[in-house]
Amino acid sequence: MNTTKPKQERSRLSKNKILESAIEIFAQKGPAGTRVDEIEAKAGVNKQRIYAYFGSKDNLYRQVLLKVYAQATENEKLLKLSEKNIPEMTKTIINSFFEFHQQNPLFWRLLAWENLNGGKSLSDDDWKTIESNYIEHLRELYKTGQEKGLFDKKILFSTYLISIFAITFFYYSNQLTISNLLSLDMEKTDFQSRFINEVQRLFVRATQ
Amino acid sequence: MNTTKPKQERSRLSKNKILESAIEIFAQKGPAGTRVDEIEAKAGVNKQRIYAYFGSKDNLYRQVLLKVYAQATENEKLLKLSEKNIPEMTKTIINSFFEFHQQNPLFWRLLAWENLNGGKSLSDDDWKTIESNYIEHLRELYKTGQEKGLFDKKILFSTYLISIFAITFFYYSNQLTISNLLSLDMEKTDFQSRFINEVQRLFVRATQ
DNA sequence: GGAAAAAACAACTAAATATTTGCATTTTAT
DNA sequence: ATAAAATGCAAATATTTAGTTGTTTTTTCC
Repeated sequence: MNTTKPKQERSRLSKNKILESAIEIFAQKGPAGTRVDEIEAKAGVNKQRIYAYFGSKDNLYRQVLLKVYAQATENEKLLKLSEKNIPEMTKTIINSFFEFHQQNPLFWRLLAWENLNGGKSLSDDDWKTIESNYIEHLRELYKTGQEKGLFDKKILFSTYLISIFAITFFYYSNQLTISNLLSLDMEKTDFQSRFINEVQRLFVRATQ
Repeated sequence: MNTTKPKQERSRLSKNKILESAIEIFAQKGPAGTRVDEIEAKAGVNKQRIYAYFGSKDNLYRQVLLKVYAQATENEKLLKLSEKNIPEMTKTIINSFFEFHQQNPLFWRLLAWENLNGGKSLSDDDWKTIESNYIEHLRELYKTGQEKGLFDKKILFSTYLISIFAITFFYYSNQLTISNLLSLDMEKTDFQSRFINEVQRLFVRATQ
């Protein structure tokens, strides 16, 4: 694999096209199901380029995860929240997560593949480079909220956050099976917005 | 593939050993990652038997899903709930789901693979054979609870149930990535029992 | 315009893997 | 005990697929 700095802008573009195509295909088919030839076709480059820039299919997958995780751990809107927003912060978080999944429909898939893979695709060092900008900020706000009596003191921040993660993630990740099981259409925006509202209501009442 | 009734009990046993082994390996590696040779080795039968009894790897996977889904949609404890149990039913459901995942650690994996696969492994007819015994029962109880003023009338049963499904499923399915992200050990029974308690508290307060 | 870099083309290698086949052996039901 | 059924054994086939290689063409930048 070529690790030296590229001398031409063009190579950066090709590398990027490969990575973008890889994100889509890995998300769709998973690491085991993905064919390098398919990435080649989608990226419109020669297979040789993939090996020149990424070395192996495994490393390409790793780069895909690093890129997508990095995107997911940024969140302008949540970072902007301040003490005065504590009363409505639960609603804001829930909205923000639903919105994120809507705008990044591949995210839950990549995360799901990775959990199934036992997380072996990323090293400990890789994980260290993935640091969430917003989580510690929310933790502080939650703590302040608890001190002010706005949040239930008996519910840990981690319980609170994991639960919201869970519901927003699951709504997309298990839509197919749940729709079948409960005979309803979770894709409908009607259903979805009602669901979001009720989840907000549920959490607001539960934690205050 | 041989579809006629077996003439000897032995064949039923072999078929079962294959299916049980297949459940574990498909859950672990997923449909694309599973090797027929590995099932052969684990079941301790000849590969020929797999093709004789199941025809193809794809159909074997289908049979795995049908069996596991059928197991999951039975729940004695929840079916036994009656009107007088409505006040504590939320706690019972949450406990029951956590317990199920603990006792069936492969379940979330098979479900996750299947959602990622777009559910294409099962036909509509297959889905018709999978009917949940307990869901309609819970729906009735929830409705009665709402009428009696024990549950929030503004929260749909589907929202309530999906949310509980979500949290219990996610706790296991995303344990790895969340533990890394929030720097905590979700496998510890201490953490887990505290989490369960707080989720119960959260839902009880939220819905009543 | 020309050298260096980037990329395409196209065929190839090597390994993995689903599926098949023919035959020998063991087990079971009657 | 014996024929039928079930299974084991072992090799073969055919396909898929990650990764490679040598050569030619195109693009970029000075």
